[in-house]
Amino acid sequence: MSDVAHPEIDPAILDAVDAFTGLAPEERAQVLEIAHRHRFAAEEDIFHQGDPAEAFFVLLRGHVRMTKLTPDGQQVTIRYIGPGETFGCVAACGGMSYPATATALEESMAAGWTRAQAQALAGRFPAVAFNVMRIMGGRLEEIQTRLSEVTYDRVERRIARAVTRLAAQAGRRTPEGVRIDVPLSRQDLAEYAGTTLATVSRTLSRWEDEGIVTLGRQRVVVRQPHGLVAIAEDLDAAS
Amino acid sequence: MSDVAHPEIDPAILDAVDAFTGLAPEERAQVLEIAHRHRFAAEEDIFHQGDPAEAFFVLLRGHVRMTKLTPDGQQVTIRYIGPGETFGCVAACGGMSYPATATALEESMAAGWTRAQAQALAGRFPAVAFNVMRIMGGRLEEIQTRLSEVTYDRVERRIARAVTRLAAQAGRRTPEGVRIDVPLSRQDLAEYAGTTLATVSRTLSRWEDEGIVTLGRQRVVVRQPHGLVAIAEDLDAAS
DNA sequence: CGACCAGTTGACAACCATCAAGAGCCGTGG
DNA sequence: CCACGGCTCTTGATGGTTGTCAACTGGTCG
Repeated sequence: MSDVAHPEIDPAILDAVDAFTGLAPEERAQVLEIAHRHRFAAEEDIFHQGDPAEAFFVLLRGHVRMTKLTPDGQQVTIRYIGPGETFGCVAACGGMSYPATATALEESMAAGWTRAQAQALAGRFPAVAFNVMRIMGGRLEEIQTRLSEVTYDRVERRIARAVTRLAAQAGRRTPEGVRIDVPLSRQDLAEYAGTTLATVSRTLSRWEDEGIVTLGRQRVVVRQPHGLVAIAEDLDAAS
Repeated sequence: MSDVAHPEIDPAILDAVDAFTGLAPEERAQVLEIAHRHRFAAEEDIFHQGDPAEAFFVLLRGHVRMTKLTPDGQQVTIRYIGPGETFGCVAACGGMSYPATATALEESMAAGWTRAQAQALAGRFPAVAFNVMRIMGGRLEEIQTRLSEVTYDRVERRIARAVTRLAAQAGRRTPEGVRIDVPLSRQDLAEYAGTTLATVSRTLSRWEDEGIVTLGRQRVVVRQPHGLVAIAEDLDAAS
């Protein structure tokens, strides 16, 4: 990964970053000043699970996937990250090492702060510390929700939720529907929904027959978002 | 729940609490001074999922269970909490409302701080803020691990892990083995392992035949911890 | 002694992972 | 420009795991 020492980052991007809300503009400028800009190629790993946590990042452009490898070699996707979102903050502020691997899905850019910088920021600006706690709280809630989903929901519903989330996060409106704007294989979807490639393929094919989605190689276009929501929320039981 | 305004809490208990490590003894005394002591009856709910987050607690005695109710009425147990552990801190420091329900499993005591006190403490003692972040990071990692377990592991292994965790957290050594010292029905275990009452019962019965555990009404005694670990870690494949 | 609750066990079906074969798309190199 | 290899995806067949339904047992408490 390349590291540009003194980049010109558009301050407007950071305005919307949840980690820095509550800071005065000039404070935010100080934060910006010490940021390192990073560029990542598609498929490049930003950090690996188990590496000592050296930095936290705010994604400026592109998309990143966080995955965790189980002891017996299964890969689980924890979450997908879009522009403006923070990642690595849990490890850099709290733990000693990254709990998961971050991979750039496409050419991406991020602003980064070292662990020492992060801790200095949190000490100097209490608002930042609280923001980080709020972010971590949100992550926790998100994962807890997924835990109950995986525990009790059928596969079709999990896939529906996964696609819905991805469409909301990385979707782009097109005349045909919401297109997920990130290269995403069936295998990737399976790792996100907690199932297998074959099952994802079968399910998507059925949805395509029903007109809910349009499929392509590493591509999904959602034509009827409400159809997906109906599956995810079990509204079809009422029909 | 009862609230004793000026309790005498043994400072030694708080010394081991992860939320307050790094504080000088006199600082810890200050923290203690403003704590409220609470007593909860068995089966009493300490707070409910969705309630505005008003306080965080350190459990002094007893055991507490955190559960989450899914939209369609399924209950999932997030974690069990033993003496010295912090709970409610995620919501009180970060979010607006409790993400789960806390229930005392037996008569329990806890030290509590209000949301305002907690935020004041975190602002005044940066170490506390970092401790909370580290705790939250640990929780996140724990839940992420459980997510991958639930996604890819067979039920038997999940139950083995659940029992192992409970034995480590709430177990008491007896001549016959490690006895889980909390009333725990098969249904409770099922909600923790992400399965059903019937399956838990079947699995435990088989283990009893194999001499790994001894069963009773709302009671499990682990006779061969290594047997459970073998199941949980798939060592039996090598036998 | 009866009601009730926790637990056990059986029968059954469905969901879905697994294995496997084949089809379609894409880039590459001749 | 076409043929080839590789990758992604589709689809079929099959069996195991486990949830569901249900009947029954035994302990506990009033």
